[in-house]
Amino acid sequence: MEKQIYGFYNYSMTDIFKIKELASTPVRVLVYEYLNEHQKALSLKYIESDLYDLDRSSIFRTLKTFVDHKIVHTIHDGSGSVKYALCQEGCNCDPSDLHFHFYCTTCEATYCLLDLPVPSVSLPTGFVISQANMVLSGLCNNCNS
Amino acid sequence: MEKQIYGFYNYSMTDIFKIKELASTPVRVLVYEYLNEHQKALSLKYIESDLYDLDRSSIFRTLKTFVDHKIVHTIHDGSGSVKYALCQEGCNCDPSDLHFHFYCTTCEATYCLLDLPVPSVSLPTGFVISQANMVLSGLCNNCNS
DNA sequence: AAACCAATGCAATAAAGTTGCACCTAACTA
DNA sequence: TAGTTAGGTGCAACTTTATTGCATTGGTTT
Repeated sequence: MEKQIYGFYNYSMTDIFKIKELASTPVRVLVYEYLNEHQKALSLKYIESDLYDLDRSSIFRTLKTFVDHKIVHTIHDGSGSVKYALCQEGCNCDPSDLHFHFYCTTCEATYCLLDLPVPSVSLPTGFVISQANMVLSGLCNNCNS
Repeated sequence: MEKQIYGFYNYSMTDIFKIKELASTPVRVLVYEYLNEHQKALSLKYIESDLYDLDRSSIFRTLKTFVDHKIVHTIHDGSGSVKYALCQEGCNCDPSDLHFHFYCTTCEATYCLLDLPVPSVSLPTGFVISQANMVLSGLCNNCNS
C-alpha cells in the first residue's frame, strides 16, 4: 500500500469555514481552493505569483487568519520562506496532530507526510511542548528518477 | 538522571579547526568561543549584538563557513531568523546525527535536545532523506516556573 | 621584499515579512 | 430603504533578515 502524502477533508470549503467560524470572502475562497488543489505546502511568494490579481498583503493576511483559525499550519523547511499547508481533518495544530514534512531540495516542494506520525517524545523536566515543526529534507520521488 | 540539553566536545577549538580543516582566524575564534560559551542555538542578530566590534557580514560568512565544514548546524525554529549551534562530537550533520531542538516561545531560546534521538523513519517510496530540521516549541524549564 | 590568497569590513542590495491607511462591500439597524 | 458599522481588500511604504561586491588588510609563500 502506498503511503499517504497528503490528506483530504470530507467537508466542503463552505463547511470548513463554518466549523472554523470564519466568514467566506472572495480572497479566502481563492486562497483555500488554491491550497486545496495543490495539496502541498506553499510559500506566499508562490501563491502570489499564481493568484496575481490578488494583492500580496491580502493573501498574507488571509493565510495568517487561516493559521489563527487552524485551517492552515505553517512549516519552516529551511527554504528561506514560510510554507502554508491546509490542516487535515481533526487537526487542531496541537502536538498530537503533528506529522512530518518533506522538503525536496531539488524541486523545492514541501509535502505533508501523514503516514509518519511523530512519536511521542519525553522532554526534559520543565519543558512543555505546544507545537512542533518537523521537516526532513532531501530528494522527493519525482526528482529521484 | 537529568536529560542532556547540550553536548560538549572533548576536543579544544584548535583541535576542531584542525580536524575540520579550517584555518584559525580572529573572527572564527571569537564566534566559536561565543557559541561554545552559550551552549544554545543563536541567531546572527544575537551574536552580532554581543560581538559588536565584528562586522555582521564577517560573522555571517564565518557561520556559513562553519556550516560548510560541519562545525555548526542551522536550525529553523520559526522565530523568523536562522539559529546556529555547534555540532556535537561525531556530528556529520547527516540524518543519523539528528536530534530534536526546543524553541521557547517566551524567552526565544533554542536548545539542542541531545537525549532525544530522532527515531528512524521509513519514507514513502522514492524519497531520500539527507537532512532534517526537528523543532519542538513551547515553554522551557526556565520560563516554566 | 614581493607576490599571493584568504579573511575582513564597509556599504549596498535583495528578499521576505509586515503594517498604516483609505476605500469598498456586505451585513446590521433604525 | 437609507444610514451606519465592521471587517476585508488593495496600495504603498517600511522593517527585518539575509546576502553580495568590492576594496583593504594581514598572514604565508616564494
